[in-house]
Amino acid sequence: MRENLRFDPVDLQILRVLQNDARITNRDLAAAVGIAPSTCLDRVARLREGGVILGHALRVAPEALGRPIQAFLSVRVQPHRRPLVEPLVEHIRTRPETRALYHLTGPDDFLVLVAAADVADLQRLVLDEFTARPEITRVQTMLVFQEWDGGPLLPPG
Amino acid sequence: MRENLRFDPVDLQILRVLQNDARITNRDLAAAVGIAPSTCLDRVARLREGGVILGHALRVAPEALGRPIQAFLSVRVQPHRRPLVEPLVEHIRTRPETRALYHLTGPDDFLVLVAAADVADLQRLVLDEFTARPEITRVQTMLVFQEWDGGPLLPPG
DNA sequence: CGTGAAAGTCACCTAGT
DNA sequence: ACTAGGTGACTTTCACG
Repeated sequence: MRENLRFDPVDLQILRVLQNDARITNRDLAAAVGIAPSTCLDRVARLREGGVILGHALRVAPEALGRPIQAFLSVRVQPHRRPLVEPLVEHIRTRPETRALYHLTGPDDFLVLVAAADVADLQRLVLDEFTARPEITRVQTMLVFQEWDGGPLLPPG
Repeated sequence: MRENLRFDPVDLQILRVLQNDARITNRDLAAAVGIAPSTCLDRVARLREGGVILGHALRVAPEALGRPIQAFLSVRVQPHRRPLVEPLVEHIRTRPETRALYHLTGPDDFLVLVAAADVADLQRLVLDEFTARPEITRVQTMLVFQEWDGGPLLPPG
């Protein structure tokens, strides 16, 4: 990842289109941004090498997979030291329900997005995998009613 | 999206491999899960039609795009009624800093993941786009130290 | 940095078993 | 489900402005 902080209008357009549909073919992408396919391939490779494009992720529907209940768990850890935190992070990351994990500033230390099969499954997860651990002093559970994605992420200015 | 709640071990393997690398070719995917390419194409199409696979998303690095500061904003809205909430959701979703938005149960109503250029940009966002709105009664800002993805999302059991 | 053409690979469809 | 064949589209490379 180099310090690629130069983006011309073509780069921005590529990022916009690709974030809207990552499965677009290079041909169509080139046509959409108004350059030749080979040039476009080069641009995208450059964005990839530059660390701007990290990869492609599959968007799956948790409810179609039998995990219709999503929740954020706000977790407080004490004492908040490396020897305790690092195994905890690994433990949380490897739960099959965990979708994302964030280390935060604020009253609580971690925020975990989980997808559970039902409310009983969520309760089991909280009780057995979180509050049962001695270093976790508090877990606040917030159910997700609905989620939205933001628009394409672009450079500021 | 039909009620596709039957997944055999091959489906699970496909979901695992695809979530690990969504850009894999159908040939390689077929080889990885041990079936013929034509069969594999059919399986993936079925998962797509069944609403399990929603699409492909580009993974971008906010810091490489000049937005190195990420934060969660926990937002309380009062009164919490549709005529106020729906325009607010649209306003938040269309901010260029917004990466994701969640409507939650709990003391606060919304959680917003944002990516800002610097701390001053974050302050401007909070003050001008959030607390300035009369229906927002409280915004709690939590900086993101670090984030991790969970493993591949699979059916429970 | 951009283009156009050429070569190899792949997705995709259709049958047959 | 797999195999096989066939077509068109696609990625990728390269020599050249």
